[in-house]
Amino acid sequence: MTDQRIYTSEIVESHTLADRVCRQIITAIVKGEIASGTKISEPELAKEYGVSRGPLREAIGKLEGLRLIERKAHVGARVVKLSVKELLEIYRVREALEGMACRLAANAMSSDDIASLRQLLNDHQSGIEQQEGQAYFQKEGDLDFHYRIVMASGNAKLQELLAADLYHLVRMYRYQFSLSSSRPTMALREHHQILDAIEARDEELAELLMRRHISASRRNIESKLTTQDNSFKE
Amino acid sequence: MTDQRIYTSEIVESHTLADRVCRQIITAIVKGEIASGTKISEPELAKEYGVSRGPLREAIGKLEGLRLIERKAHVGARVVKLSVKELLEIYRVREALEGMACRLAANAMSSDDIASLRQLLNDHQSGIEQQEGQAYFQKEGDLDFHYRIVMASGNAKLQELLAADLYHLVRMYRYQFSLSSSRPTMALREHHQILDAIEARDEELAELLMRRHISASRRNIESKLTTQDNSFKE
DNA sequence: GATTGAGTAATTGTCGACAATCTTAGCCTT
DNA sequence: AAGGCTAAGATTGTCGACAATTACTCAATC
Repeated sequence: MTDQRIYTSEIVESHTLADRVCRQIITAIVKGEIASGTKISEPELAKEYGVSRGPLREAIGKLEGLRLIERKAHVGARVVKLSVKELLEIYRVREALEGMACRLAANAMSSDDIASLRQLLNDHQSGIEQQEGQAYFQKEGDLDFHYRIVMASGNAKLQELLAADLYHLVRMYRYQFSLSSSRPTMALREHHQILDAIEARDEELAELLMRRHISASRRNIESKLTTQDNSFKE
Repeated sequence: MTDQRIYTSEIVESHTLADRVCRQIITAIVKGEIASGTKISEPELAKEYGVSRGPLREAIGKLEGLRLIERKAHVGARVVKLSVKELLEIYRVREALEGMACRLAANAMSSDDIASLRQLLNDHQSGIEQQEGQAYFQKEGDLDFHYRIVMASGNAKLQELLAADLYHLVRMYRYQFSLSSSRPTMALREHHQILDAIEARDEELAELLMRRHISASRRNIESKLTTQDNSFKE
């Protein structure tokens, strides 16, 4: 129970203890070092991270806001239980939000932005061809593209909701379900098509393609997870 | 500065002080009793609500998660500054999310749900005709319909993002900008059309109509606020 | 043997005090 | 007179201890 966590080198400058602990707990949860569904003991975690219960409780509060932790009054907090159902719900939300982000990006992105993003896709391409960077693509590379699109939308609310809230959960599911876009070549082609539409300033098509792209991922996950592995179902 | 706030009768059962204070502050901010942009003094607010700084800080943390308050380390917290730009961004997000919610609702709603919602619209209708309920419609009545759709989607993530996060901000803007759907008759007709599409189980049309409906509101706000009143611009 | 009840232990919620940081006012220097 | 440095004040961040609520144990009774 009180095993040593691997504190990943996250020496991010955070001028407050609560904030530092918050980041540490996030990565611990995302990577599964704190198992999904685990009950969180305040004194224990406080001792482990070397802080008092005050900052720790603030961190837990933030995590609750990010939907990584659920809390009941006078009972305690526990890490959210992953479920296929929730993952599919997240993909519905992503379809809606990132579709809109893509539409806005088609208007907002500069030629330089587009060229830079095209370069990123080419890097992914060579990574896949060499088979060595495949792990990279599977893990964070795919999210990189989506992240860039969201940021390029220029809509701060979209950026908040997606990058600051949802992507933590997405990364968590990827780690713990060992989810990898099992169709990297196909996904990369779709990324190129989306970028083509953006380059053509066709916002209608850009949104449509992004929605199809995410929808395809969702169906892929659905057919994969609902049949083979029932341990997380519902 | 230390004026008495009007504590609206929100004697909601909340088994913890932090939670109660959080709700109180939310309504105070939404209604403008704590002005937008005000710096928040912890000792002062703590004394005002009759709690210690501990629970108050937790409440502030939650409010920060809801994007109603912004915080800087060692400097303090202040209520978010309203801006037309942010309001328009929120409407883009609503267009995406509620469009999706509407699509899902078209599949998920039962006949009883639809009938009940139709009844709500009819109530709004008579409210408008009598001119007396117009204030009701303008304030919360419109949100009622949207809220019901979101809840009917059956997607918990959508419900969280919209009902628990965004709607606080929407209500805040409505109060403080005195925003009222200045086209209640038109809006109500659109609500009926949306419900028609849901009743016909036409998810494609349902999403399209909801997006148009929200998009129309956005353009309406845009043309209204960007010309007359520059006090909130950017 | 199962169930209910009280008592105890453990955990969470709350509080007041102390430490660290930022802000501001005043003085000195240029 | 303007700018920067210093010190005092105020505010936020952190801590340890106490209070309140919940969960568990064990015994007594049906």
